[in-house]
Amino acid sequence: MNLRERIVRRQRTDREPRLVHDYDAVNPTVHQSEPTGRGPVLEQLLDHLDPAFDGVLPGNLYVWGPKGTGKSAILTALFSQLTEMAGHSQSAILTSTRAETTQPVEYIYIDARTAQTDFALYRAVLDGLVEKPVPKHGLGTSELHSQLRQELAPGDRTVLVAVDHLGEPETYPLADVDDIFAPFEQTVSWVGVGRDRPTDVEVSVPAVRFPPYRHHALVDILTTRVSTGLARHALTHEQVREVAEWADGDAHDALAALFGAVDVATVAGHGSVSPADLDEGMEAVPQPCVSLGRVLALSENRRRVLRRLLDLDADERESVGSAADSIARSVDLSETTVTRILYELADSGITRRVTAEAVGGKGRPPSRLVPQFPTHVFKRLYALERGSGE
DNA sequence: GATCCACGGGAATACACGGATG
DNA sequence: CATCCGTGTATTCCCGTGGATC
Repeated sequence: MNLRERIVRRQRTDREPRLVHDYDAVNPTVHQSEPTGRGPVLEQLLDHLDPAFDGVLPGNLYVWGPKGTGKSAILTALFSQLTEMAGHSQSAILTSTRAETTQPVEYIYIDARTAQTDFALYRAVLDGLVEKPVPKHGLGTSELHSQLRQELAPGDRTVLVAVDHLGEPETYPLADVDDIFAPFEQTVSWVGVGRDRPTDVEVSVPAVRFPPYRHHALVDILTTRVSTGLARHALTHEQVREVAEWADGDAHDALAALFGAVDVATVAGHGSVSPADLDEGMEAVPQPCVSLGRVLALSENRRRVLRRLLDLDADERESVGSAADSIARSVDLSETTVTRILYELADSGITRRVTAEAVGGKGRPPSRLVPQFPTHVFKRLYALERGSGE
């Protein structure tokens, strides 16, 4: 370390409290490679996947449970670990004395939020199967389908595909995924992940349920996260417990609230999270709350519209019309398009329309738009994304 | 030239209300 | 009084178009 680095380091640690080393630690959409507190369900998953460890493709599976129960956390960690281990085991199988050459099962994890069409879904699978990148444009859906047929011809390789976040307003229901993979039945099994109860998904497969976290388990998760990404004295244990209590078993909401609180404290230059900072963090997470991942998966322009919406003052937000008018000014989309986008966002639950009680005015009463996602986290991530300190 | 998909833009429909009509 | 109608606003629906990419 040279002198300059020493000085810079002093400046950082002495002048700014540096509450946050790494926002990812409290980012609800970023998962840990070693998730905690889900031992029993993890065992159930492994039980189901057991045949795969002998090269035999397991059956389809449905994983379900409410938001913030660790479904994505576990599935992403599990699939990346399995992928890694499958890569290593190849050599072991080659040297084995078994007569038949059992190809190891391959693993592909897909987020349905980024695969909302047949094309995108085929593409995601194919991308996981072949070395060279698959183009996003310029070839037809049917062309992709026949390429998949080729890769997944019976007798060759077998694949277990996890498709996360099914059954949301923007994503395929489980039944569609079942249909889409039906032609590849012999070589592909899927693990569908969603929130609906198995009785509501119209596909009968074995299911594994993720129950909400118990209070102490959630506290453990938050404590681990906080200790990896925040300054040691950023939060008291009591504050962590308070957030866990408030979040009622939902790790997503708890992390979003912590994220907001820590950011508020940082911007205000506080040495630790004050009670008011913590309250502000929780207030920026509406109840009920749409998961941040859904919002971040929206197209660029939609996120831009949402971001502007958050900056409007109360009277501009009093009607969809006036909100669209204000937003259209700063967004380079026509007012009609902004209007339509605002209605679509409300329809899918990302915002909520609250109809004004008619007070003598003419015509149908307008409705106010209320965000239903973690607003503070969204703002911060939006700013980080484009590298501004805003 | 082909392809996907986000946008644009406007038409069609729904809703609220007051006043007219039967 | 019950119903219809006109007007004004909000909301939904639909489909062609064009940018980006291969």
